[in-house]
Amino acid sequence: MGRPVGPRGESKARLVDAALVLIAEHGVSGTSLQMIADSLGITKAAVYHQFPTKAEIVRAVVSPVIERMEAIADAAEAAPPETRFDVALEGLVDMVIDKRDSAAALRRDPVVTHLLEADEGYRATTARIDALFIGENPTQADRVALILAGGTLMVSGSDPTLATVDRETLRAVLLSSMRALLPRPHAPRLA
Amino acid sequence: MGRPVGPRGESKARLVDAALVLIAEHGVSGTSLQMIADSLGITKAAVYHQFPTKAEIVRAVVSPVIERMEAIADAAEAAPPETRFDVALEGLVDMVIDKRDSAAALRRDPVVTHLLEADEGYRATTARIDALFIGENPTQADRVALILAGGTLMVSGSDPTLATVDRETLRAVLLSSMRALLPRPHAPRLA
DNA sequence: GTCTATAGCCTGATAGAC
DNA sequence: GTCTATCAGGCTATAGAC
Repeated sequence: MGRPVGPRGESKARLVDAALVLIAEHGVSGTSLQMIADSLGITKAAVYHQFPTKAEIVRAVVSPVIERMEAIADAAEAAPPETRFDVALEGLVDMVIDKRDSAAALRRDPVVTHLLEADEGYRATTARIDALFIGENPTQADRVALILAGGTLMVSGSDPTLATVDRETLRAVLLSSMRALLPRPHAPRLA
Repeated sequence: MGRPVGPRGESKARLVDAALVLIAEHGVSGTSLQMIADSLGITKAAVYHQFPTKAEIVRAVVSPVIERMEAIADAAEAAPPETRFDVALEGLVDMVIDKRDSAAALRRDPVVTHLLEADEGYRATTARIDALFIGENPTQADRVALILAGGTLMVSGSDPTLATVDRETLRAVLLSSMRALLPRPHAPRLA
């Protein structure tokens, strides 16, 4: 697909970036098209030239996260069984660290939450990833542990305090924290 | 016949309850006065009779959480030094379990976040509680651990999956999870 | 691609009757 | 305490000029 490079191809991406920053700070409902237009120095109508509706903008902001999670699930399921847990874990941690204010800020927005709940593909992907961590037939305690571990992932992306923490430190602390919280369906590997 | 149906202030409390449910689901920006009025079967004007502005409604919804956190800080600081960590920890866990969809759903809302950041009393309270966990001069690793532990608290209140988990199980898992994540500034009385 | 102009709805908020 | 009626302004979205 020979996509044109230059100002024309970039405007859509720039718009998505600007929308992400605003949504991360004010939430989807608290972000108007006027705010997005102002932050780019254009008008609302110019925004509508790029995206037909506000919902489409939100989708464009969210979809990279969905795709990355699919890639994580694919990679982990393709790995040898005894390494799947770690592949999935490290994949998620790296995703959160790469995205920082994007992934987590989105997940805690009610509008995005409802959008993701309605997305069958996303629900399937999270189910695959969940299974990689706690298996196909988890106990209630397993599910609680998984949710709590997910909470550490989420704040690590959304808390501004962590923005100054260097990558390696954050990655190491996140990995060990999640390992401490999650049960290990596959035989534990002692360090 | 023209008699008031309940104690004074009851309708105000009912309004706050209704607002909380809606805000927990749609966020502050996604919740209009019309939605609140409809859920109570009254009109917008009746809502305005109880509260002068929407911001005041949000404040009324948030303030019980602020007050409870102050009470936790008070109780922990009044306790013997070697038990302060546990008093604060159990206080927070009990608060989250009691409130469930309220405390956490609020904390992740951008509007509430900005409101709390502007509230000097709240900032002081959280600083007191933070100090109870990681001391007055925490390292960077301490601060990261504290934030991750806070994340487990937050999801445990906001995730609907956990609504069906019984109190005791959730409390036990939360306590052990947070103890696993947090460093203990006061040396445990082992040796 | 960007603009101006505008439509139609919904918002927070106000005034006054009962 | 609740109502009807109303306001100015912001919202998403559309139409058409350049």
